Amino acid sequence: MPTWSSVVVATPAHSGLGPALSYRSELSLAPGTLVRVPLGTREVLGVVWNGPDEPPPGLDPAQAKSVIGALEGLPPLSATWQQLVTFAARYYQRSLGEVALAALPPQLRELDAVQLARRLKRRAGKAAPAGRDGSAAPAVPPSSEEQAAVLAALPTATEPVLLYGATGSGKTEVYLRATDDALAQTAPEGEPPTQVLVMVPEINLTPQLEARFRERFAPRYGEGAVVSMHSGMTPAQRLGSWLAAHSGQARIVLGTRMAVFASMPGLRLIVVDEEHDPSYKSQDGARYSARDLAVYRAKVESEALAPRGQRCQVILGSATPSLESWHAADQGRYRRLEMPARIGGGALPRLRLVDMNHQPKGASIAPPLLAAMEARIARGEQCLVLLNRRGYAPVLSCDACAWKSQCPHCSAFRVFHKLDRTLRCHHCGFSSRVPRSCPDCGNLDIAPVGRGTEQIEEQLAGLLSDVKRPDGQTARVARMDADTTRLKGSLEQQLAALHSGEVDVLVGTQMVAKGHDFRRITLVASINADAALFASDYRAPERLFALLMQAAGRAGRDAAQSGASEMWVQTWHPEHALFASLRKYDFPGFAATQLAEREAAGMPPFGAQALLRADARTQEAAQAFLNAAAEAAASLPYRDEVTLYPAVPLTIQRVANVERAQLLVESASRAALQRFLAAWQPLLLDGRSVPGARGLLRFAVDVDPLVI
DNA sequence: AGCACGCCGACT
DNA sequence: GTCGGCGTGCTC
Repeated sequence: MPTWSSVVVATPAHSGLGPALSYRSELSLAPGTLVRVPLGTREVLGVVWNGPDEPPPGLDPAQAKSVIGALEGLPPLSATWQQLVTFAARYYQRSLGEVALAALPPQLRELDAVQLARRLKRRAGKAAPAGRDGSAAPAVPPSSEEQAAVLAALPTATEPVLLYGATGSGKTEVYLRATDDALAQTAPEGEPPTQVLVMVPEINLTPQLEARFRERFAPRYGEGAVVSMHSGMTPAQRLGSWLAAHSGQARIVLGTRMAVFASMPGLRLIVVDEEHDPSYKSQDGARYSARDLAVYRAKVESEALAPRGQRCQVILGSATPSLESWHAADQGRYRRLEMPARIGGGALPRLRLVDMNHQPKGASIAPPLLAAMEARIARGEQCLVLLNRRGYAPVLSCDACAWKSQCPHCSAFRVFHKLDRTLRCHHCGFSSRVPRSCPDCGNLDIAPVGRGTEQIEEQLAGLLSDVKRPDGQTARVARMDADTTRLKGSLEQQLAALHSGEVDVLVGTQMVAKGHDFRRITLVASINADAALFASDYRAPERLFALLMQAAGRAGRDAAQSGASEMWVQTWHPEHALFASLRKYDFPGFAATQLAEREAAGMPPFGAQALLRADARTQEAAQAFLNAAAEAAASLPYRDEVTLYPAVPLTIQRVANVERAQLLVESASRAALQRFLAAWQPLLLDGRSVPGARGLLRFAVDVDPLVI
């Protein structure tokens, strides 16, 4: 009997369509079924939502089209997956279809029925796990007392767990054992096997994590039991991983933030490693926080599993948790479990603050720091130098006139890259050869201002050129940043060079501070930490503390050397309270001070925020749109529970010839903010026709923005 | 978002 | 005379 199905398709909220479209279908389709439907002149992928429904009242039945067909061989997406998508769409103010379809692998949209069938057949062929008798189980290292205590506490924690563990305390081993326990639970007959989702902030970190999980679990569950999911994979690989997770063949999914939406019908554990990392917040499309969605997902999965006495646990791990999570633990909403000690008893390096007010003018590396590095190299130890700026110099400037290396398309300077003699805009990518002389006045003396990693690498190579390592060779300096790791495999190569001891000093951006295990590094130096302290962003101290703490964790991982390891920080503000906490590696103390400040100012996590952002051809048009939207909101529900601030340009006001402005919305109540934003959304659509906004006008709502 | 339709400038 | 710029409007 013909019936109706409501189907969500990839239409954005501003398309003016409802949350789902109604199609006729021959058979009644279960919610979550993947279908192909006609849309305009196209044929698109959709997901059946809410099962068969009535023909929509406002729709002319003659207009209605029919579902083309279901994707054969794919079980429907689970009810909890649909709940997750529904929540994310509502919370982050996007359309259902946009979130739902973005959560599916792009190739699923393109494959026709025949190709899909072929793929599924191929999967089924290699489904059988390898050795599964357990005899090949790898040697599992004995757990430390702290690890054992945490593992014993996990089953008793019904709330989300905040695993607060020092760098090197062995959090990964806890994840592995928790995974082991979760997978050991047996799913009821006929149901998908139990699964675990592990998230990391960066693609770079997935290979080494995958290696550890594979080593531990492949012998028991088969090679196909561990899959990765991140944007660096080819479309075919992504589809493969998604299908493996969806079918239950993959027992463990490792991935970046996008993996939070993976279809995992047997999900029993979610791990969010380095949960404080800003990469978990998506910056385009639906601006979701994968960490927050992970917590939500664990909750709905647990509710669904409760009738049979099972649940899905979530573990957020970090050495420097986000203040949001820390506060939740303070309040008892999360369970805090601690592992303060480093494995093997190694101590964190001693902090050496260098007061730059008392150093020779213009020295980018203070003499005492240089001397310390020389001594380390002479002993055969390695140093790590952190500077959060790629390129040779952030600006090129004319000595004679006012010319600077301004980007013609952005309100930012182009960065001088000496190696390829280019000026490159780090915002829009615009690049050109460095001019021989000033383009404005012809003066030949155009000079770099400020320092980037290229320059520090060059300077250090010069300064250390007569320093000998114990084997008599000259000290070698290398650089690692987004420029040197662009090519596939180059990151691995550089890490290998470091491990083999080829390199004595590694200069790099924050990417080197994250996760990688550098055994022989005994000195870490941050040479321009103040850049973060000066930022107007209220989260800057939190991020700097996390970065320095993480960097400190790179030093002295070998207990034998850790006693002597040091972390140097060059600053013009040695009296800053952050350094007092850092000296003792006192994260709880630092967090308490920060939270007190946030509470006094009504900032997150004590108040809720959202941004309305607008892009337009002119700054006036962008701001006019925002301010008009604010006025139009006057009589909306919950208007008196939110504060709307005037529209302001973004810090980098123009990028690629698009002017950007934003308007901050604040409320003491998250719920009130949510309801206000929901009511505001339709007005924003109407408001795009403000006078003067000829051409391009885009807007986006960012709920819980990281940067304001 | 796609994609079509539709109306004005530089090319075979 | 056409190719193609992107403005406007529609998608069950």
